[in-house]
Amino acid sequence: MNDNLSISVRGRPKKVDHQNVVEIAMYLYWAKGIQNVSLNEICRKANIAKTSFYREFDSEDKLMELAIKMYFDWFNCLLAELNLEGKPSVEVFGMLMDLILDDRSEDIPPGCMLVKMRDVRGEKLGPRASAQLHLCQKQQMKLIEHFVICGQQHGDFTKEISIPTAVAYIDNQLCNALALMARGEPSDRIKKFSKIAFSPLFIQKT
Amino acid sequence: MNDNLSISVRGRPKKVDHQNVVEIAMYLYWAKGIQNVSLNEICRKANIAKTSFYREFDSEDKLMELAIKMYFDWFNCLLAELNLEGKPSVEVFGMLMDLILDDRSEDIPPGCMLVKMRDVRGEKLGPRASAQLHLCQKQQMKLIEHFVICGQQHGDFTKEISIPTAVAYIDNQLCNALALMARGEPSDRIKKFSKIAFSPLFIQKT
DNA sequence: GATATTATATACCAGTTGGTACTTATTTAA
DNA sequence: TTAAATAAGTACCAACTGGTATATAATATC
Repeated sequence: MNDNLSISVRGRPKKVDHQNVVEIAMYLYWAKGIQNVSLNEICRKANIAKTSFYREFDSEDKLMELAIKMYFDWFNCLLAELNLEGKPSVEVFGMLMDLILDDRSEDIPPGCMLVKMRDVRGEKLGPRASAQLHLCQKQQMKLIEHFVICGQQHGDFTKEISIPTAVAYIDNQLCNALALMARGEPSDRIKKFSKIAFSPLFIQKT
Repeated sequence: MNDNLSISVRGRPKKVDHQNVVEIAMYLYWAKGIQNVSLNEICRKANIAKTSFYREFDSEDKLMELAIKMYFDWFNCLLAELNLEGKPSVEVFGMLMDLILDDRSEDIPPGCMLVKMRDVRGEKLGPRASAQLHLCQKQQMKLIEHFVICGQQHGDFTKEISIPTAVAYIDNQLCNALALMARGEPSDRIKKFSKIAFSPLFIQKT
């Protein structure tokens, strides 16, 4: 992009750090919920003038889109590190739950940014952010579907529930767990719940 | 109270209809979420001046408290009509779910006002509204606990899960269903989910 | 040094919010 | 008729929102 690499640009050098602003926005959206974060606050925290913001980003909507993307990429990195492929269903979804619920060592907000956004949607999200969020959700469902199908082939995932229903159910229960997390519920309690909620899905080998 | 019954009060007669204002507020909070309703809007919709509002109610917090109370009373009336006492567990919680999910004939907003408020809490709710909400939740849990105990005595509710956990789990799943409802999910889909989620709780008599 | 180019900073826009003085209207009692 | 009491209505407050017009500062090229 238009990084600081290109030293020989004509005008006054930039102060705003594109990535840094998106990061700050993401963190604020994540921690406080998108409804409770104003553009002014972001500019204040990022120490840039609003005019500089509008020069760098087209609109608030655009910033939200980028923040969502950044969050999703981060989450997928964590996911990839788990190496879930080939593991039994109980373990796969258990590890997914753990990833979501375990205390994040660094100063990372509780809950999931995307889940928090789901209940906002039309009210504050613009068209670009809305589309990006939709895309992320779709990809997430695809991933869950993959593991459901794998589980069925392995024989440790029930076939009494149709795949679309099972996928949607799992997605919903994950969202539910994240919502509880964001509400401050202790994670061991949430794990108890999810253990009950997931129990009808697995076939335990005796 | 200070109703229009007492004709011989000195000053200019009231225009504001206390109950009507609370009703309007309740409806708006319910339909749009408490975050997205301003006092100005309520006054506009109720066709009263803001000064008149502050004469009648102490604060926005007070109004919210009353709105929550009105909603909870309404919900308990519906609940009482169901006559759940003595019915088998599957039926009790099934009817509860139906009450929550079935299309409300009149122009009643989808979802549950209280559930929508849970995720707001400290951000917009004042101390009185917050306390009232807490009270309602407590009563709701008590009711669920009652039916769990009844079910265990009847022998059609599992004893493998501790009562507090079962109660909290059911409460959470009901909330979850309501959240889905508010998000616009079709009710038959939600019922499918709740059927799966509740299945580990019941002992089916063969 | 002059000029074109780019970014920043100040100050503002109209709109919203919850909340409040102050004026005005309408009633009853003296 | 006048005074007291009560309510409504107007107009405002400061603080905030997303967004912008305009002036200014800092750089590269000529």
